[in-house]
Amino acid sequence: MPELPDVQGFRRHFNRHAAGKRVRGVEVLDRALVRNARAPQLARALEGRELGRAERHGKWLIVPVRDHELLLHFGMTGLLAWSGDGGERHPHDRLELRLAGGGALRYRNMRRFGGIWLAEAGRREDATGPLGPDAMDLGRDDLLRLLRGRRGGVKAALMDQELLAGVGNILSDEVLWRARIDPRARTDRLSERRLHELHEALRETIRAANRRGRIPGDEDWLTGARDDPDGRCPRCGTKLRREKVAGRSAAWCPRCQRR
DNA sequence: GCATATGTTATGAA
DNA sequence: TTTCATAACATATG
Repeated sequence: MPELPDVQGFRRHFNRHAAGKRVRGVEVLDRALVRNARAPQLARALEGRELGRAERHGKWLIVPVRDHELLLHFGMTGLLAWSGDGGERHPHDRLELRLAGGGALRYRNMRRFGGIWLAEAGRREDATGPLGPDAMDLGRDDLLRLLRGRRGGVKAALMDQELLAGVGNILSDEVLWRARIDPRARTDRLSERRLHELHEALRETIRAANRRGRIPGDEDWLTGARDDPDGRCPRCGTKLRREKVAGRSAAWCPRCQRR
């Protein structure tokens, strides 16, 4: 699930329920998912401290806690779950923060990709690695500058987190569908006008998805059709084409989308 | 048993 | 140097 809009939803969820509250207890339920600290160290950094407001960069959720940051990456199956009364855990809960006032915030992750990092202030990159600017507030000229001179496929470029952060497989397909660009298109073969359309599609898709806290599976979104093996283009009804592109399962409309 | 799945990373080759 | 394909990671589902 988690790409930029999903993490944006987790951020809202966090800020609504957990931001500003004091940590009463830290339960490491799967120590392998706390990637760069031991449980006691994590507890020492968090317990008794107040959680700041969460930020997001790309697919990362960043929670400031005094002189540290808690960094969460959700892999393919991660999410945040808030329980107001601290009841009933889920088997895939990997970390639980019990908060003053009685609730519990849980990091849940079935497949165990991703994880949790503890960073000292200013050392975020040690955990996240280099990240490009967030895809959400990328201006048109920023995007053009980033893409200029790239000879590889445009889908690969959109998903490259070092280039721009936050776009994954589903979102890249959605954006390319909206911009009417074939995911196999080489970036340097796209005209400036089409790159402008790509920027517009990126902006609008993220804006609309963020409002929902996910990439919607609505009928007028590609994502609404791509799970159906007989899925059709919501614009023109042509049967979607599916193939591996940039190493990922891609779906696109062979009629609307051109190289 | 096989294939597939929203992510990242390492590796070797083109 | 850049880009690409592939495998690996771990787990569930069809």
